[in-house]
Amino acid sequence: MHPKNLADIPKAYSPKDVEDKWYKYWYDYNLYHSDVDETKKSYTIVIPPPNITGILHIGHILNNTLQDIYIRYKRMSGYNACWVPGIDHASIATEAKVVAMLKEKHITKDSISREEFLKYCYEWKEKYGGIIFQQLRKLGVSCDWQRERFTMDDHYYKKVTEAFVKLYKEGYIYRGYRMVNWDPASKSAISDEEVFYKEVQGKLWHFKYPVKDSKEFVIVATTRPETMLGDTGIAVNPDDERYKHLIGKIVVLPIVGREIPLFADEYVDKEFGTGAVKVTPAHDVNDYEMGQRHKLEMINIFNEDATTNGNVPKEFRNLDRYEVREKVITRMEELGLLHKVDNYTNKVGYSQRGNVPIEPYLSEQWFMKMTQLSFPAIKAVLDGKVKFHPEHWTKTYEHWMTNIRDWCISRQLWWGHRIPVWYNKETHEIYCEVEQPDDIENYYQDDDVLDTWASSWLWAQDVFTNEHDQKYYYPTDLLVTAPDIIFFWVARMIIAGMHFMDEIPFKDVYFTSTVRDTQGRKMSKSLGNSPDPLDLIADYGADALRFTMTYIAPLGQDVHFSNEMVEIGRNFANKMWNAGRFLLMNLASRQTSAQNIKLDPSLKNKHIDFTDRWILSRFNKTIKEFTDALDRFEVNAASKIVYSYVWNDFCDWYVELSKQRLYQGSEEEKSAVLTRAILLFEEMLKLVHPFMPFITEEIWQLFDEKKAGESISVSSFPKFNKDSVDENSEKEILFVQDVVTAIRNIRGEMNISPARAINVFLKTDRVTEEQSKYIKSLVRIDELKVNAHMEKPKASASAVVKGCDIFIPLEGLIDLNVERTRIEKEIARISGSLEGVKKKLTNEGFVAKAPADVIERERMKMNDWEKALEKLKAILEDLK
RNA sequence: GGGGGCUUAGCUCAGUUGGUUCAGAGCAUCUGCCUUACAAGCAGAGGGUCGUAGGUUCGAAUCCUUCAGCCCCCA
Repeated sequence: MHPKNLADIPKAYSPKDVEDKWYKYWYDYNLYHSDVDETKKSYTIVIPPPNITGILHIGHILNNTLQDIYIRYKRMSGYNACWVPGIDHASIATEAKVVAMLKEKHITKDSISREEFLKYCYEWKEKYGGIIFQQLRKLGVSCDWQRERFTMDDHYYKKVTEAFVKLYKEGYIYRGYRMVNWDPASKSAISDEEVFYKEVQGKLWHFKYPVKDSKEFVIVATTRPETMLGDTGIAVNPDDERYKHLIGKIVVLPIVGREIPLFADEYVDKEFGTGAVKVTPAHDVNDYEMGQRHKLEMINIFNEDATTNGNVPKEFRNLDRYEVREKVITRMEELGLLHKVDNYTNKVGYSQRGNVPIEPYLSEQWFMKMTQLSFPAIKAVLDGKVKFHPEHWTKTYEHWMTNIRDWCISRQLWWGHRIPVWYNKETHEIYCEVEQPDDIENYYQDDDVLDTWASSWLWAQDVFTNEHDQKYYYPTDLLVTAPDIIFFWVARMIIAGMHFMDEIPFKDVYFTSTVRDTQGRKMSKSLGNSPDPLDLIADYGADALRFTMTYIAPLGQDVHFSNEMVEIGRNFANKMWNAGRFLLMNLASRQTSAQNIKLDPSLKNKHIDFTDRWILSRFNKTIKEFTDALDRFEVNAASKIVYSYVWNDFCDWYVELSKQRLYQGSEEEKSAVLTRAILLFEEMLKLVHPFMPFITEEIWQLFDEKKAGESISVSSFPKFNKDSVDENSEKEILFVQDVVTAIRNIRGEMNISPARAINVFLKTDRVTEEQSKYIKSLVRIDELKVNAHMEKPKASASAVVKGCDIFIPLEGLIDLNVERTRIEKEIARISGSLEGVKKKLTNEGFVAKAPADVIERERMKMNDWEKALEKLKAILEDLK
């Protein structure tokens, strides 16, 4: 591990060489395994199990990075941290993939047995599940790999079955012939939540239906002409004057010849179309309800694959629903019954899985009554036992839960948890138990499997396979998930937790940002705008990707991602790398004279000055701000806090300040300064570790030979120490920074080469010997004169900071015009600010009502600026 | 139609309870630098009447209302 020559560390950080090495190390030493330990508090996360249908996308990267940040943070903070990894069988989605895969081999699902088909599914699961876990490892996640779970593991499968049986016996589950969302591609029902609506440019066809024993026609408008073959009624609004005389009449359905009633129903919108609606109770949700109200015949005209069945006239049978549409239109036109065709944009329900238009379809399904079950789950969230972050999702949750509808949980598929129901061959009586009936020969099992979510809703409780574990780890602490599955999964998991465990499943839910492309579009395969995380990791490193995601993804806001953004993280990693390199190179050079100086703890507290007190103070405040932000689930804020500390405080200022003593100090001072800097740097690495586990481990290991199995990831997290906060030193540094910046500004504006040393006069009684030492080293000063009483040298550039006038005599080098412009600009700036303050202070209301400390601050500002202005004006006068 | 969110620098976005030089960061731009950790870098600079119109207040990017534009969820 330890490089022979510390000075040989490469200039640019190369994650490739580092990441795989450390993941293997962590894995081999099994550092992230958790066992029940009653002496420690647990901190538990269950992974939202990725579907085995594919590989991880950028959203997974964000999601899993966040989980890893919390689990690493809590682990280092002394918790018994346990992160359970796993994958979801994703019933319908996987089955579709396997069917497609088989199709390429010219095998159809119908031609093989259920058992054979499941064998292919398990092969699929092995392959893609493996890929997913491999990807997670690349990302650096600290899961407990001994607890790897799958939603169809034996134990889990049994739990899902038990839950069904329990709910059935309690009367929450029932079987019914209902209208469901039918996915003709997978030939299965899907739940309401699995339907998404797409705007489709369609047409609105107007058909003329003849009224029986009359010359009149009723004109109906429809977006789905093919369904007319199943029409069993015509509805109009009862208040519609145009149709009042027709209510109760009989209409003859064209093509079919069926006689159907014309009736009145409040549901009909007079304004839409012609105000008369054809009613197809078997193929439209609203029509279904009207059909129920008016006891209409329900004629199902489709097969499971949405081809027409025997309930339509012969020549229209066995055709795809879109072929039938054309045929119906043509025929209506031939019959002279096509009144007109309008263009029409409507929303069509699509199956989220098959991405085909769903068909409202009557079928026998299993449903779960949800209203009763939802009550304790609503209460748990409204009472704050389960907290959502950001909080506003609570409203969405409450709204959905209070309007919850029965859940269709059966799927006409093979891949999944088979419904534990057997029917008696003779009596058709239902037998619902975990185990099959003893006289199985008299029974046949229900063919269907359960909706995936009716298995994954037990995830938080049943990834723990024995009661001992479950008792210790459950309820879990944090769930990190995407808001689009708040109903599918989060809500149902809370329901399941409350019902089966009588306890919430998790205390906090973190809803992640939705990752979009730079144009604000969702990442999707069809758009091809979804980058492969492994490519990004290969190009920039996992740490860089992780850090970037947290840096750009604020809580509750969508994030616009592009590959180039990962440079933020890469550059940050490189910055830390080089700061470490700087310290290591100094360590190497020190070690020739003093071996293992870092290990000499007595040096740690020697030669301390205000710069040390300052950085220690800043570091401690950073710890506090950082952990506070994480505790409030403001990960994005935490990443910015740590970024700013590392880059601005530590690298830009502390390292630069330390060079003075590292290069000019006594031998002992050099060693002391370096020792302290290294120790502080190591603490800083720990702070960053949850965000960037690899690079922090790599550098941490470089500083000293570590024992086998030692790791920064199991070291203890820095703790805020309020005694280290030192406002005085912070003020001193701020002053030094102001002076230094003012001098640099002059150098920059005057185009003075950085190579050229200059003389600087400081008219002040504030600058101490110690401070001037640092000022000198930070701006390349030849001679620095400090005196409270001095005249401004001729032909010098000037700046005024609070308590210190700066003069840089540069005879022949400065351009008086440039200097005048500089000063004038400064005067204008301060005058503006001063005016604002004066306005405030002359406002009677302000002086009367504002708090005393606020007024005091304003007064001080006024004084400072007045003084500065006076000086600047004098300086300007002098330049004329 | 109901609910939620967003609008701040050229771009992507921070800004916790109204008040500390609060108008910020990164990227991009301009200037100067290969200064013995880092050009994936350093130093400096320019750039915004915080979507609109009102209101509350001594004081508003921040709270309330109006309008406009964009996004998401539900029906």
